[in-house]
Amino acid sequence: MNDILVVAGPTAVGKTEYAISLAQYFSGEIVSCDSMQLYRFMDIGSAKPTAEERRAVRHYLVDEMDPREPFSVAEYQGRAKAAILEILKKGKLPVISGGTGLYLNSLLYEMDFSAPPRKDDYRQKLEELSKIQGKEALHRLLKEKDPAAAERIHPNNTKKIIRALETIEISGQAVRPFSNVNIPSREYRPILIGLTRNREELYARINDRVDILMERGLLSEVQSLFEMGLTEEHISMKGIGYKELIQHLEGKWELSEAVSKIKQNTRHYAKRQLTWFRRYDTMKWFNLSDYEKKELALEDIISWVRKNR
RNA sequence: GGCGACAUAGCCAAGUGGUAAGGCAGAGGUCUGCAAAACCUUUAUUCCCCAGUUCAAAUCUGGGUGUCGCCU
Repeated sequence: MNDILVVAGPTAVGKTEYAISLAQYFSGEIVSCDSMQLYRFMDIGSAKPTAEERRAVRHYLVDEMDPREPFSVAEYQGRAKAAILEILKKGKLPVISGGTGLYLNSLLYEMDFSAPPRKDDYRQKLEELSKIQGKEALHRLLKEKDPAAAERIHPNNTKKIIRALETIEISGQAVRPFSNVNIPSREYRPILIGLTRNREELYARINDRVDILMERGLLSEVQSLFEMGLTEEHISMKGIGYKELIQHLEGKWELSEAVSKIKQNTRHYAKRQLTWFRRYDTMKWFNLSDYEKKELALEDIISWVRKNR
């Protein structure tokens, strides 16, 4: 089976540089697994690899989408699998790098997205219903149509309730809970590496990085996206750094307020990522706080990967 | 030096005699088509200290300490 190397970890841990070094060492190419780096024009806020880094190692799924267009896991799965295939054809090692857990799952497990896509007019109807009669009404509706899903999904989680109702409406079939049926991918044999750092250090790095992104001109990047007509309604603008600065550009938040929100939201995000990645039993963790230099950590990672290939 | 106000969790804070709300931060978790999203759980044996009143005190009384404000 085809080996793929996965480098996962929370934001700001240092994934990009490690993934690049590993790709260089094992003669691989990188498939990004990041829901924001996909979009063009969102370079600073999504902390994309630099032009130089991208010259050093070929990156897939960076800069491929227009931020005005919607995107979803289903589409990610298709594109990422195509990219992996292309790399394998060259006889190279696919290195999956990123922090978007659900996207990673779409590669690690047999997740079937062939069924119903979204249906916007029906969604709108449901959203109106929820506005008028409250979100409990949606949950009651789900209880009628799909009691199992209603049992599983919390009444406050409107977003998931809507998806479950939508699935039934279109296909007549219930949504399957993924976690109960996680069949490992039949296409790949993943080697899972998790990068982490002591919590305090990680949070300090996040705070620093946000300041650096601001210095690099995140505000003017958001400004020009704003001028392109992007609003908080667009999927791409749900990204941390973007949604907060749009609030500022709309005059709702002071700049300093927006910046501390960015830091806060990024810390929360990193925590959720760690929770997500802890689920993988076979993931080998490397705590970068334990190493004095990147080279030493890299040595350990490389020798572990060599042993497990 | 005098007068007054205040003191509750890491922070903001409600509670004026009946057994410590809430929010934020922190921690843990869920996850099948917006996932950098959405959602859930959890956090004070004790209210600055000492003494008193009372069946019962964060709440009332006295003293102490600290902070802030005003006056001199």
